[in-house]
Order: sequence, then C-alpha cells, then structure tokens
Amino acid sequence: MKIATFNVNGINTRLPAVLAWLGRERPDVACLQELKAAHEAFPRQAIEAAGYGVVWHGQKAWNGVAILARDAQPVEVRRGLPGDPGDAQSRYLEAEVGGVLVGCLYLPNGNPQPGPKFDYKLAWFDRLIAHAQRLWDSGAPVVLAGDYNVVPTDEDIYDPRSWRKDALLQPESRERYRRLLDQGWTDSLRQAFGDRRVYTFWDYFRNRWERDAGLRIDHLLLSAPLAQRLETAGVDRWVRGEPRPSDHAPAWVQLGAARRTRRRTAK
DNA sequence: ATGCCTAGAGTATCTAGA
Repeated sequence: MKIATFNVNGINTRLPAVLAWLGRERPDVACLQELKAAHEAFPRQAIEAAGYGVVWHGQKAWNGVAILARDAQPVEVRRGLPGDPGDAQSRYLEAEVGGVLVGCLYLPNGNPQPGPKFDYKLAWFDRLIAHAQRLWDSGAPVVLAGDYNVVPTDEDIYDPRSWRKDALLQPESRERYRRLLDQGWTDSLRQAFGDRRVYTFWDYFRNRWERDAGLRIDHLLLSAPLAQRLETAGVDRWVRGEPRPSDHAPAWVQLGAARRTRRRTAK
C-alpha cells in the first residue's frame, strides 16, 4: 500500500500535473494540501475519472485539503482539528481507507515571526499534538501525512543560514515536531533515508530547484502498527522538474501487507 | 533588510506562501 502526500499549490492550476503524477505513480492514497479552491471549485469529476474516490475540504483562495483513494471511497471521519471551534481554516481532514486511518494536514506556515501568524501556527501545532496523542493511544494504524511547515533539523535543509529567522526553523516549531515524535510516531522518510539528505520543497526563488537547495517539510508519521509495515519511502522528485510545477514534490511510503495480529500470551 | 517567484482575486495591485 503506497500512501503519498503532495502540497499541490492550487488544485485547478495543478490538475494536469496531479493527473500525470497519479497515472505514473499510482499511489493507493494521496493526501493533497493547498487546494486554493472553494469546495464547489474542486475538480471532482477529473479526479474520479482518473480512478480515485475523494473527500475534500475546500476554502476560497487559500488552504484546502483532500484525501484520494485509488478504486475506493475514503470514509471521512473528521473535518478540522478539535480544540478550536472558531478556527475557520481548512487544514485537516481524516478518513479511513483500506483499514488505515489517514490524517491529512496542512500546518500553518507561521511567517512572519514573531506575530499573530506564528502564534496561530504554534496553537494549531498544540492542537495537533493533543489529537495525535489520542490517535496514538487508540492503537489504530494511523498515518499523519502532510505539509508540516517544519524543517525538523539542520540536516533537513540545504543551508540553514539564510532561514534562521524563518518560522519553519524556529526552536518553538522544532520542539513541537520533536514532541510529536516523542509520542512514538515514526518519521518515515528519515527512517528510510538514515543520514542521507532528502528534500520535499524547493522555493521558486533563486533557482533553488536547479541548485537542489531544498527543505524537508512534508512528512508522513506512522503509528506503531504501520511503522512495522514500512518497506520504503521516497520523494517523486520528477514532479518538481515538470513545467509549471508546485514548489513541493510528492513524498510517499510503501507499506507491506497487514500481518495478522499475534495472539498475546498470558504470563 | 529586502527582493527574488508563483497563485488567487479581480482587473491594479494586493495578500499569501515558505
């Protein structure tokens, strides 16, 4: 089972690129972020014609998340993170697909910092941590996939010097990502790549793609039942090199078949 | 310190992204 996450930066602008990617890589599940489309402006028919069932949470102009499932209909179980009924931004969607609980998230960018946008980022992150703890405690097979807008360490960026004041590298952002991992989640790309560099985002500015001056900010966190099924993880870099690309490339995990649960032996 | 590049809204030039 291949599960992917892709910040598309505008689903309608990027529709040809998304369809080309789905056709070539054939992920079983695809979490999309930054749809930048109102609910009624989402290209449902084109996605379904490509063989994918879909649930989505749109928003005019900004944000927006979707979960796609190949030859299946995702069963939505949650829309929006709990903890703040006044939060109107479309940044979290949760659905069940093929026995896996899929959380698709688009964590706030938080720039400029300090300021209200950074405060919102940290508050949103705290709500995610609280929700993730409940998911972890449930023991369910869960993947939390999306654009976290956090560069976890200096090994996850081509050169941190010019980014030191950026919200993505702040100690407050990194500490929260660390706290998430400390719950037990497996950071699947880091797990698969070890010491090797791996990026998922290249800024449009300053030929950052051509120089491979990237950041790792899109993450797939696996709960224990999925972590033991992790076979490989990767980034579909070719997508970033296509004409009119998103500034992100899709990241993915390949999971092996679910093993039958071992019977516990009483002592 | 700021712009760089791209997208959406709307039709000039903002906001927002990361």
